[in-house]
Amino acid sequence: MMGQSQSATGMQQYTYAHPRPSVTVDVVLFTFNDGELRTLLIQRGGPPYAGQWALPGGFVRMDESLEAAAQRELLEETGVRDVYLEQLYTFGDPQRDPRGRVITVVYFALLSAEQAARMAVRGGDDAQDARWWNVYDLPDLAFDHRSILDYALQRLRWKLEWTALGFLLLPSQFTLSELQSVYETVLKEALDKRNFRRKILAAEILEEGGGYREGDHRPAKLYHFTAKAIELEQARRRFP
Amino acid sequence: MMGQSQSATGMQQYTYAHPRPSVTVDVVLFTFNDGELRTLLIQRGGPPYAGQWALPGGFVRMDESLEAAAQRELLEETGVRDVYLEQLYTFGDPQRDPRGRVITVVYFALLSAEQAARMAVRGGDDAQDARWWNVYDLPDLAFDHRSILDYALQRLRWKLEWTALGFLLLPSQFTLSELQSVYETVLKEALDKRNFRRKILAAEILEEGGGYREGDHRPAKLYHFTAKAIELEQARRRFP
DNA sequence: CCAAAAGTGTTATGCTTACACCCATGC
DNA sequence: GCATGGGTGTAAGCATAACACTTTTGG
Repeated sequence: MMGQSQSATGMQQYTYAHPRPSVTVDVVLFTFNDGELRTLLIQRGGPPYAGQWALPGGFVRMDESLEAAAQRELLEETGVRDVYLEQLYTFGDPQRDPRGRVITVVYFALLSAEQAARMAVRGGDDAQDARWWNVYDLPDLAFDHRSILDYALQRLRWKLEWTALGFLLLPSQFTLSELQSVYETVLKEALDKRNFRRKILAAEILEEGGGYREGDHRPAKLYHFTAKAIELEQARRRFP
Repeated sequence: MMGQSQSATGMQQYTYAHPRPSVTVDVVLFTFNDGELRTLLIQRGGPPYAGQWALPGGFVRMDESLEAAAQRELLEETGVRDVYLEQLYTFGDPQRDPRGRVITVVYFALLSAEQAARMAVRGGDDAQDARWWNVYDLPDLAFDHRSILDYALQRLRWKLEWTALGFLLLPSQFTLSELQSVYETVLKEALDKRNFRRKILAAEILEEGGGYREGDHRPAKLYHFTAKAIELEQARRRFP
């Protein structure tokens, strides 16, 4: 079914009886900073789409699971680990990559502000540069990455509409106004302050941290989410 | 990046600089009949797992999209077309197939009773036999297909919990009691008849067909779903 | 006339929404 | 003392849940 050989040049070759697609994982990273919902893009160094921006990602190795590949790419390209990660969708249009058939399994990651800040954003193999972009003000993207990002944004909306997982995009300590701002930015609608607070607190996933956010005005109570918040929110049986 | 050659035997060979996984699509089909929720399985003809039951599926061709591959497999293995189909999840554990690395993109199909009955269930290439199974009374399954099926069933529950798409599992004309029975079987809980009827009718996706289901007792009104029912239900923004 | 499934309304409860004012701080 | 964002309660409307009896048919 498969052969593996050394060619005259010493290069390994992999031979199969049937053609096979390449399989990659791409990761859509979201975080929230300075009142903006942001996503991480890398600038491509070589063709195709040289100089254009694209989602971080790479090839799946033969001995790693898809989720492990996503985690590895994340670590390699950004230095970040331990993020909230879930499978988003698999895109496999035959024309989506001009180099040939490439099927990509896309993951979806929510990063706290600290994780996003701590990131060593390094230009990797074929990456020239990397930076965070406001999702509502994006450059042209390589491949079909624009529609992937749109789909991810839709999923993020669904998630926030039916769970309280928005806190994953904030620093570990945050105020309720900051959390509300996440929801308003993502959902693109204004929310009632009192109703928002009542609802979030009723979910019983937040605790007061004791501290206050000092600022220009009246200090705001800091909250953090409880250990069981994530499973609790997922168990509320909104979609995966 | 890739080579394609004829070997001495005339067999085509495909050679790549890096190893590549195989990619398959599998399809979980659901329908409802005789008061049972059923799924279609095929019996494997050869190893591995010879004689065991498995999900219908096969390799993705190089020139077809993933959804097209799912549709083609469905047509080839069951003769069914025009079904409600959505991508479920991609499973890629390196150990899931003893023959090597196989990543499978799984689709999820809901068939009307007519589609299920009309099916020419034929033993295909490596398929010995095919039949419908009660999802609550399954044989041992090949590969990781048991956990795939469990996941699909979970998704079906979510769908029915938040949409009225249950009618897709019934014949084109059905009674409200039959529809309620679908929901009760899938969700594994008894529902209140009056509340169920009110809720379903309030969704405005069903119309009276004019006819009646004659039976042992009082005849029941037949309903069918309207053309816009599917998009309407999906637009209610429950998950994809 | 009896068995079996079809069909039908009302009430109580909880959740969601709408809405306006005082409070604490920095400058 | 004023500008700014932080913080709080209540009433109305709406959807959900609980609940029992009458109707129609076949045998």
